[in-house]
Order: sequence, then C-alpha cells, then structure tokens
Amino acid sequence: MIEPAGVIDVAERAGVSVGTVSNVLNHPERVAPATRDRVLRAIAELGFVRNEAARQLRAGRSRTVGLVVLDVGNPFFTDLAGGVEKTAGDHGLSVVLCNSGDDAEREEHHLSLLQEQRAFGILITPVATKTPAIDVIRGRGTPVVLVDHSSSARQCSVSVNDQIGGELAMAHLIDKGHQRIAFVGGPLSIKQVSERLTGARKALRAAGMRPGALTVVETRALNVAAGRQTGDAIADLPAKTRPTAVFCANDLLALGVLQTMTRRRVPVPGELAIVGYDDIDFASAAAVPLTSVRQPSAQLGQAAMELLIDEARASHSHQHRQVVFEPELIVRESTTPD
Amino acid sequence: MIEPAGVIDVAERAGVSVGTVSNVLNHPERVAPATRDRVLRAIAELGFVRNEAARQLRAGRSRTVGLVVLDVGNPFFTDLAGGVEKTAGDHGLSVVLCNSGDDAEREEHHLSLLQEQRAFGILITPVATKTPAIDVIRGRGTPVVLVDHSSSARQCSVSVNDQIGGELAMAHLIDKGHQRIAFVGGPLSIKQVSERLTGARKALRAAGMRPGALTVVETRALNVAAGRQTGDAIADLPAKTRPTAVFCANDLLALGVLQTMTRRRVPVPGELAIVGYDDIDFASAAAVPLTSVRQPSAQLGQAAMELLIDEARASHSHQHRQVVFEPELIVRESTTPD
DNA sequence: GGCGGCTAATGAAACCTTTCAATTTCTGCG
DNA sequence: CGCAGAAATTGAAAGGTTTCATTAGCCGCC
Repeated sequence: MIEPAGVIDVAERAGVSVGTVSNVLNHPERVAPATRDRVLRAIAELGFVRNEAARQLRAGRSRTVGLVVLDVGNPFFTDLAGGVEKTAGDHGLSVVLCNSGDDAEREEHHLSLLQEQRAFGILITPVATKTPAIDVIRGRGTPVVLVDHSSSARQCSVSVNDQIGGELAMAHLIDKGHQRIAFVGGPLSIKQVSERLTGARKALRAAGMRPGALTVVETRALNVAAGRQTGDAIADLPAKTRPTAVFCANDLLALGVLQTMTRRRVPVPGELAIVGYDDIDFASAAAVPLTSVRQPSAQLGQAAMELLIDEARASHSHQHRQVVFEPELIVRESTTPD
Repeated sequence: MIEPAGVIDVAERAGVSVGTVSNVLNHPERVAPATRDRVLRAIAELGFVRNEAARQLRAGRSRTVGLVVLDVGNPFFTDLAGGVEKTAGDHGLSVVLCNSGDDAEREEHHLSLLQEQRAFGILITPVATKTPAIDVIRGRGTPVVLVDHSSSARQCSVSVNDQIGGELAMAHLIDKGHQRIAFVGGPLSIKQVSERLTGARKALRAAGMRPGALTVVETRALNVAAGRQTGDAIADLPAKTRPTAVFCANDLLALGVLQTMTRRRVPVPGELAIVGYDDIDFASAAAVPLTSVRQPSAQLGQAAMELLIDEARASHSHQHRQVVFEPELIVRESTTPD
C-alpha cells in the first residue's frame, strides 16, 4: 500500500504549480496543450486519484443526489430509479438510492446523512404527507423534489394522477358488471393509496352505485406477503358475500392475492377479478396476467431529476412546478373471462 | 437561506473551544455533562449539521461502502442489497448501490467514483472474471469483496455454489424423465451462467446421458425480455425436436419463457417443464409457480459485508476467505404435472 | 526598442473538521 | 494549605483541493 499521491505530488512531478494541476482537472481549456500533457502523464504515472472529499469541502456542495424511496423491493421504484440515474448521469451527477421502507425513522436517518453529505439535491417519496424535515432542508438551500407525490405550490413535485388511476380501475370493474368490490391497500396513511381509493369511490358514485358496494381492506404493507394474507381473508368469506373483484393498490399486493387464489383454486377472473397498480414487468407474467394501471415510472424519474436540476441551477429565478402524468389502464386476463 | 453554522459558530455560542465541540460529537464521554448539554443546545439552536466532507478529508476515508451489482432490476440483487445494508447499518456504515448493468464501462465508471470518494470498501459482482481495476483498488488499500463470484485465494469472496445449483436443477429434470433439455442463459461470459451450465452438464454425465441431450441457447441478457424472445424461438420449433424442458439461468428468463408459453398455449409443464434460478418472490406468483434454485441472497449480502469489515479493521492480520453457500432446489408446479 | 494586450501559470488563502500535545481546572489527601 | 494526579478543555496543525488576484511570458506594432 503506497501513500496516495495528491495534487502537490503531481505538480512537483510535472514541474508546475498545484493551481495548474487543478486547472488541467477542471478547466482543461485554460492550460496550454503541452503543459496539459505533461500533467496528465504525471497523473498517470503516480496513479493520482482526485480526493472528492476535499473538492467537495471547497465547493461546499457535493455532486450526489439522494433518492429516497418507500421500497426498493418494488420494481416500480427501481424503474423510477433507472430514470433518475440516467438523467443524473447526463448531468455529471451521481445518485445514492436510499430505502425508507415506509418507516419515518429510517427516512429521517437517510435525510440527515444526505444533509451531512451536503447533497446536491434530494428526490423523495415521503412516508408521511407532512414532513417538516423536508421544509427545514429546503430552507437550508438544498433543492428537494417530491416524487410520486403531488403537493402544494410551495415545492416541486412529480406525480401520476392517482385519483384518475383509481377511477380507471374501478370504472373498468363496474363496467364488467361487478357489484361487490374490495379495495385492498394500506396503510391508508400513504397518500398514493388513499388517493387511489378516493378515485375508486368517485367512479362508484359516477356509476350511481351505493357506497356499500366497495369494501375497504386496509393492509399493513404493500408487498406480496400482505397480498397473500389478504387473499386468504377474502377466500375465507362465504361465496355469497365475498367480493367478485378486488382492486389492489399496487401490483405486489395483487400478485399476492392472485397467488392465494391460485393455491386455493378460486378461479380468476371467474370468481374473483383482480386489478393491480403500477404495471410492473411481473404483472404480465403472473399466473393470470394482471390488469393493471400503468405509470410512466422511468419518465417520472427523469422529470423529477430535471426539475431538481432546474431548481439547483436557477435557484433564485426558479418557479416551483408540479408535473402530473396521466396513468393508463392495461387490460389483461385477470379481469376478462375468455 | 442562512449561512450554515460550523463548529466554530457552535463553539462560540456555547462558550467553549472547537475541540470541545468536536469531542461532544465524536467522544461524548470525554466531556463533562454540563458542558456537553450546553454544546448540544447551541447545536440545536444554530441548526448545525456536521460537514461530512471535512470529516472525511481529515479521516482520510469515508464511511460509505460501494455495492456494484449487475442488475438492480433483478430482485435477487435487491434482496442481496438488503442484507448488505442491514449489516452495514449495524456498523455505522452506509451503502451506495451502483448498477453496472453488465456493462464493463459503467462498472469502471462506478469504480472510479468510489475511489474518488475514498470508499470504506467495495462489494462487487464483477462483469468480467478478470478485472484488473479491482486489483489496483485493492493495491491502494481499499478492501474489496467479490460477491456472488467465487475466486482465487488472493481475495475475499462470497458466493453460492453455482455448479451444485446447476446439478440440482438438471438432476431434477432428468429425474422427471426429460430427454431433450435446453439450457437458456447468457452471455456465457458471466461466470454464474457458465458455472450453472457446467453443473448441468455434470448432472447429465452422472446420469449416463449423451451430451446431445442438452442444447445450449445463449441469450443476450438475463431479463424478462430475453426470456420472452427465447421462448418464441423454442415454441417455433416442431414439437418433435422441441425440448421438453428448459433450465433457465435465472428467474427473470424463466418468467419470460413461461409468459411466451402461456400466450402461445404451450402447456407448462405438460409440453415444456421450466426451472428457474434465484427463487425470487415472483417465481412463486408466476402463471405456473416456478421450480427454482434458491440462493440465500440476504445472507450472501450479510456475509460479504462482514468479510469487508473484517478486512478493513484487521487489515494486516486479515486472511482472505472464500465463503461458499449451498443452493437449494424448490420444486413447484412448473416441473410437476398434477 | 518599448509598450499594450493577451495568454499561461502561480501560490497563498479558504473550505471545516478532527486530532493530540499542552494547559488549565478539579479532587482528594497528607 | 499545598501538592500530586486525574479530568476537562484548549488551540493550533493537518488534511487535499479549488479559487482568484497576481505575476510572468509572449507577440506584434508603433
């Protein structure tokens, strides 16, 4: 293990000053080609690697953006992360992916780490609707963009209209003639979930059906395991009162429900139609391909990153914007009997 | 946007020296309780946030470990990342997740960023078997642990025995009476893929079958799309020469193949049995629940992180170790006709 | 030959924290 | 009351880069 070389060593070897070395690294056009080559050679010979900590200390701000999501296990978020990372890369920024796991404490922990790192900016799908820590961070001058979460005009956000998504899903089920429908999702404190539910209720009213036609089953989490559990609860109901369709707040839940139905030989969609949400890759590969509400996840990530960059670069003239995408219903076998 | 406060401001406000402030932050036991409280109050009042860059500059090394994986879209890797992150968190380290996407160039890019950040250590599933950059990094004193990749004694690694996994899968198919089997996976340059193939061939020999019984279909990638494509190619073959079983190098491929078969009404496992690899959550939720080779992904991550910490803390007395886990075959409907 | 105007290169200061040897303050005891 | 020893606090140095006001070097033109 050799002592790592610094700019000073490079400068010495190349016979120039440290300032010149720095210029070769950051403003190559300012230094004469001959000198530049000499410096570059010295860098290669010494195996010099720039110390990002020192650069950052001087710059006062890092080149890293934090992306805090609710669940890395959910392909929706990894797709979104893909969009973020691509756009970030195009602007010379790197991304650190943080998983809050829908836990406010972990979210807070990640946020403080990001602040200590003087993150360039933060993209976050917050656990709670009201997160004072976020305002504090923005108050300190770090741009923050809310992702998959609509918001007031006081901050930038990127989202998909969850009410419309809920309406699309519900209207589709009503259209197929279902009279007893269950909404499966939770915790309801998650905004996306409650909005989708609101949309579903709206569709119910629009169709002139009584509110009792929709039963809400609140789950503890939005993953496959919770779906399986809920599936069992539903399958246990007597066929007469059992819902004939479920609208799940995301695809993981839907896949869990579907899995239980398959195991317990409840025909889908014959006895139970299922609609999911997100249209992840696995939705179409499921036991019965899932009808699902598609969200433009990668575009969402891209738009969020672009907003963040705008807020960072034009900090004074920046106008907060709320970008809202439209979801799209993808109909598959889980709601359409052959 | 207020000027952010530094240790100096805090010291001034609390009426102590900067050294004491630093001690409150890093060695609270060294400072008298009364003083400590005064400093903590000043910190709260000023909204002081430690500057990680400066701390790092002084320390010479960061508290971040890099985890470079082949595909964040693959749940196997996100599960693995979960294990890594948990273990890292327990030791006060944070993790940055980097996606190489099986592209050597992106891998290299991530590695240089990690070096510039003076990463505490690096966990990597390398794209190529031979990656000189890794040796250079280790030579500079940064611990590196290979993940899901066995290796020579000259470095730490954590892996699951892929040959045995291949053998298990293949032996199972042979046991079910299949005589024409396809191996689907690629690029074969990925070690995990070629090892699984080697294991499959071994099982073939052990069963006394001719090598021609196994056809190798090399894919461009290990994702659902590649699986769908291969599925079409297989389904296009005349029933007489078509394999009666496929062993896919991972579950994403298997799900893709399965999806095509379902769409094209080729009965699974009736006309085509399918075995996957990794046993991701979605494998059991598939159209036909997938038989798959389970890997202890989270444990893998945990073990890798522990090895890394050992290498970092006991750098001189450290003995490189190769931890190898055993995979396990999970049999489901995709290979067992009712 | 001298001088203006230009490009290229210089080097010290600043960024903020941690460390550690040195100093001050406290405690208990003779 | 003084002193030894322990405990608490101090303050300057170090860590590696970037910035920017200066200085040096060069060219062409009067």
